[in-house]
Order: sequence, then structure tokens, then C-alpha cells
Amino acid sequence: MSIEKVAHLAGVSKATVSRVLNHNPGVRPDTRAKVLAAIDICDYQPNLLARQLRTAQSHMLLVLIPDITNPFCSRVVQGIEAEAEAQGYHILLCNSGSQLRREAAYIALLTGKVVDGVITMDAAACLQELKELIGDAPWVQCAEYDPSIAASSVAIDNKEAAFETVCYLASKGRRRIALVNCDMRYLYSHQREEGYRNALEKLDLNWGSVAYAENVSCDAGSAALRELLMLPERPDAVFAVSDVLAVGVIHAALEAGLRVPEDLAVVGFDGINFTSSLNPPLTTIEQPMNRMGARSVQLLLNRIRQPNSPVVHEVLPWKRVERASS
Amino acid sequence: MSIEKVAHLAGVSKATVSRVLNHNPGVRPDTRAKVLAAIDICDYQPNLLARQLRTAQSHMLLVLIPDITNPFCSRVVQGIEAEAEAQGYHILLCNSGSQLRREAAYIALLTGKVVDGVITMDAAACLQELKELIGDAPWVQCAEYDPSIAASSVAIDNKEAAFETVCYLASKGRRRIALVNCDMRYLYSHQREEGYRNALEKLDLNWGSVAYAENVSCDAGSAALRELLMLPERPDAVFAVSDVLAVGVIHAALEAGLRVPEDLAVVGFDGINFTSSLNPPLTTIEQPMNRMGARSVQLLLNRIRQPNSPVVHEVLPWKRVERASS
DNA sequence: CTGTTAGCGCTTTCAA
DNA sequence: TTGAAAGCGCTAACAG
Repeated sequence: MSIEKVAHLAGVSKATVSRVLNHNPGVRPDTRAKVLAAIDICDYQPNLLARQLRTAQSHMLLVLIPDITNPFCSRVVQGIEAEAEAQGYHILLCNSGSQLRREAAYIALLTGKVVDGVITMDAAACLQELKELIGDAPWVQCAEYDPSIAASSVAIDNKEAAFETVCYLASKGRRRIALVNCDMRYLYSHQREEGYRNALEKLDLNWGSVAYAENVSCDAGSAALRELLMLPERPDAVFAVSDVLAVGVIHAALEAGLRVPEDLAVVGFDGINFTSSLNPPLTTIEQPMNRMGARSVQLLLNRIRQPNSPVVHEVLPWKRVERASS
Repeated sequence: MSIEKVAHLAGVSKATVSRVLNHNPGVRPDTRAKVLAAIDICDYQPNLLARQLRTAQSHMLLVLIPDITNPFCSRVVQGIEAEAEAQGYHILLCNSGSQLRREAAYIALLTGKVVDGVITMDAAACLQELKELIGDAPWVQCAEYDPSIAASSVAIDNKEAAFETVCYLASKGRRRIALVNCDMRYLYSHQREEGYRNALEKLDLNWGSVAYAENVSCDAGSAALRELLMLPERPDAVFAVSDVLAVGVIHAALEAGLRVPEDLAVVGFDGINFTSSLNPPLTTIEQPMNRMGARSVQLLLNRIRQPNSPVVHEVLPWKRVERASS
């Protein structure tokens, strides 16, 4: 089932079979027909490895994600996959848990020519180490990026989104607005906290408080709220930097006998699917997850096709989705 | 940076470099040292494509999933990925949306030797078509399988789980137990419905009703409940074949002014993460998602390493997790 | 329009 | 213990 057998069967040379396979013009119709018939008759499947080795491109993209079970990540991956497929590329997934050892194993595939480029979603704090491994292979940083690294990025304006969210809550009459943040390895946690603080200042709100969740899970969100509820003056609104945390916040609030939104307004971040089916439905800042993924692929392919195309830092729009929780 | 350059630099032959690379015994220590030094000096990275072509194995596994944003799927993928990595394999992800065209493009990588085997999570109804494409390449069916296909499978006993769940609800005093099912392309939807009906019969419950959700989403779950609430006699319990549907059921129930569980008990299926942070927390039938993924990898590797090892249909245990919704 | 030939970079006999 | 040489299956000059 190699190209040579097909050539024999069709009574032509390997080169001609190759031409037919690659839709090369300049093959006489009847020759083409002979070849096609031979291919059909022996159910020939080209060995893609050999082709990739020869052409020095694999049409595969590596995607490094900290946690595929995080709904935000999986939606972005969906966008990546769809766009990659549309452009004739396949994706190789590494669910890294942000463990450098696992990532290194996958990045060896990059240097080993098994993939043509890489998209990362790792926390900004890991990016310098990744830089060491990736070198200057084609690379796009998605959602999280390190401004000092010369690789393109796709993200939203987190500072602005956070600023506007606090203003929104204030406009609803809230005066004690707390932030539920996660750990500071993420660029977004810095940026959203900065937006939060700027807004408090701008609005002359003298009450402010930040609780840090141990990780991005519902339980950690609940724990963060319980912490806030122990304050001498309780918050009347919570802005959580992720929907998953917000789910935990609402859960703990109801458990503590508070009404949402009457006693405590809650706003989340990301716009993952099921938040509209919570009780109450969650107000959130929606990120264009599919588009972030798709755009990352486009920038990466630009880079792959024209290695010295400029690095770009793309900022995509976000959107507030108002629901009953605020 | 080819193996040849390294050989030159070290003053040995390509073969020797290859031996060192593959930790082949029978290389004199000082020769090895020379080679290692040369590798280091020119920062050599082996071309994995060439190696794969030569050895005729890629150490890559293809994973076909209908929807990566479905939390059940992403948890299984997590298990697959972890086990694959532990065994020195990488995974290539196809988020197919159950579109045969997309799957075919990925399966070409199987026949094209880019991957060594495939794990599918597609609905049973698609499996015969996939069989055509996959032929007799190493294949494991995960969660969904077609008993008539000669490929191994990993799943739970859905009929039993559904049967027991209805008995459990009945033991809590429920008498009008409805089923919220999804479309019947899935094997599990048949099996769980069968278990449900068997239990009604066994328990002499003469009230029974099934609502079919259009797809596996919260909204579809809500719609299904609304349908059930229009019945002359309303259910006092709902068993949903997926947690995502159950979230929608609870949402619609509360919206309709019902109390959960007082007026309506709700049980879900799968055991995805955030259901314990709902209000009320969801009772569910937990599937061993990580383990299902991991076991699939093991069976697949058995098959890859010993092509005529027997086909096995593995049945894993499930577990009821009782929470406040029932 | 088609065939011949030379590799892509690696592993693996077979000899020495 | 090491080297020479063949070849995995394909594509891409270069001739004809």
C-alpha cells in the first residue's frame, strides 16, 4: 500500500501518483484516471508521516491548556479546533495542569517538527519558563500573556471590564462592593484587581475588600464569600473574577440566609454556559471565547506562513450580560 | 542540527549517535560522553517525524469527542490525557460535533500512521459509520459502544444504575417519578430508559412519564420539565439522564414556584463538578469519569502492543451521591 | 506530460 | 564496540 505499489498497478511512476495525490495540474486526464483507479483498487492511504517529513510541515498545532475541565478553557479550545479545522490543521492537546514537566514533553514535539506551532493558555507567571522551551518557534499566547515576550497574544481589556463592572454595581446603588479574586499568578487577576481599585477611587467609595480564592472552583468561591461575611461591615455586592467562583459565592450566600440580589448582588466573569440556569441567573462579563480561540489560530498561522510577520497584541471586546443576580 | 552534524562534531558515525539517543547499551562510556557533549554544544533536537516514520509508530492517540464543552466529556478527556502521558503517549483531539466529515479528516491520520490508535466517545448511532472509516485499526469505544462492533469498550451498567435510582426515589416516598431523557441516538438513553421502565413495573408504580430533551443543555432540561408540568397529574420526582439536564430541571421548577425537593425531587447523572454548589445541591449518579478515560487508554495500548489480544467490554462501577435535591 | 533520481532524518541490520 | 549502507514513504528538481 505504498505509493510504489500504486505506481506499479497503474503502470506509471511514483512521481505521477504523487502528482495526482496533490492535485497537481499537468497530468493527462486518462493517466489521472488510471492512477485513481489503482488507488481505489488497492484502497491506498498515503503515509502522512512520510509526507510531513518530506515537506517539513505537519499541519498540526499544539494547544497547551492548564485545565480542560474549566469551562472557559474548553470553550476556547472549541474555537481553536473549529478554526484550525477550517484551515486544514489538526490540534494536539496538552492538558498540562500547568506542570512544566508535562508541557516540556509536548514542546519536544514542537522542536521535533511534529507540530508547526503552539497556542498557550497558561498563567502569565509560567510564561517565562515556557519561553525557554519554545524558543522562537511560532507561538500565540491566548487569554494570558507576558508583555515582555515577543509572541503575539489575544485577550480582552480586563482592567476596563473590571472598572466598568464596579461602576455598574455602584449605579445600582451598591456601596460596599467586594472583589473575589484568585491567585496572582494570572495576569488577569492583577488587571481586574487594578480596574476594581481604580473604580473604587474614582467613585469615592471608601469601602473595599478583596478575598482571594485558593483556586478556581465553586468551593473556593464559597470559602471566599464566607470570609467576606465575617467582616464587621458586610459587602452588599460581590464581583467575582470567574463564573465558577461566582457560583460558589451565590451558593454560600443563600446558605447563609442572604437573598440574592436583594441582600447581595453578584457578578461573575467569563460567560460560561450554564450560568443562565442558576437560581438566580448570574450577571456576568462575557468573554468572546470562541473568537479568542479562532483568532489565536489565525495569528499563529500568519506567523507560520510568514515567519517574520510582526508580533501583534490583539484586544477583543467583552460584553456585560445582565441577569437577575444583580 | 541533524543527527549527521552531531556525528561529525563528535567524530563518530550517525549510528553511534542514534545508539546514544536511544539509550542503547554497548556504547563505550567515553564515546557516549563525546556524543552527549556534541548534542549539547549544537543544541540538537531529534526530528521526531523521521523517527516515527522509521519505527512505524508515533506514540500518539486520537481522541474523538462529540463536545469538549460537555463537562462529562472533558473529565473523561482529562483521564485519558493523564494515563496517556504516564505511558509515554500524546493525544490528538478531535472535537467532532459528531460530524462525520470532521471525524473522517482526523481518521485519515490513523490510516496515515500519524496516530497509533483511537478512542471514541460518539453516540452509538454513529459508530457503524465510524467502523467503515476506522477499519481494524486499534480502537476503544468509551462510554458509548455498539455491541456488534469488534472493538473493546469501557462503560458503566446504565440499566442497573437507572433501575436503582428509581427504587431509591420510591423508597423516599415518591410515587410519580418522571424521566427526562435525551435523544435516542445514545446507547445510554436506551439503557437508562429501560432500567427506568423495569423499575416502575417491578415497583408497581402505575404513573410513569418520559420527556425528551432536544439536546443535552440546561435549557433543554428546563423545557422538558415544563412539558412534564403540563400533565394532568404532575410528577413528584424527576430523574434526568444528565446533570446538565438536571440543572435545567431545577431551574424551571423553582421558576414555576415549586420547592425542591419538597414538591419535586430531582436526581441527575454523571457527577460533574459544580453540581454540589447548586441550590439545592444535586443528588446524582456519579460515573468514574477519570477512570473511564484511563482504562480506555490501557485497553487501547494492550491492543496496540499485542494486535491480537482479545476484545474486552469493561463495566465500571457507578455511585449514588445523595444531596439535598432528593 | 511523465520518469529518474536524490534526498527529508532517522533506525537497524550486517560486517568489521 | 563501532561504521557503512539500506530503506521507511513521500515530494521535488531536473531531464527528457
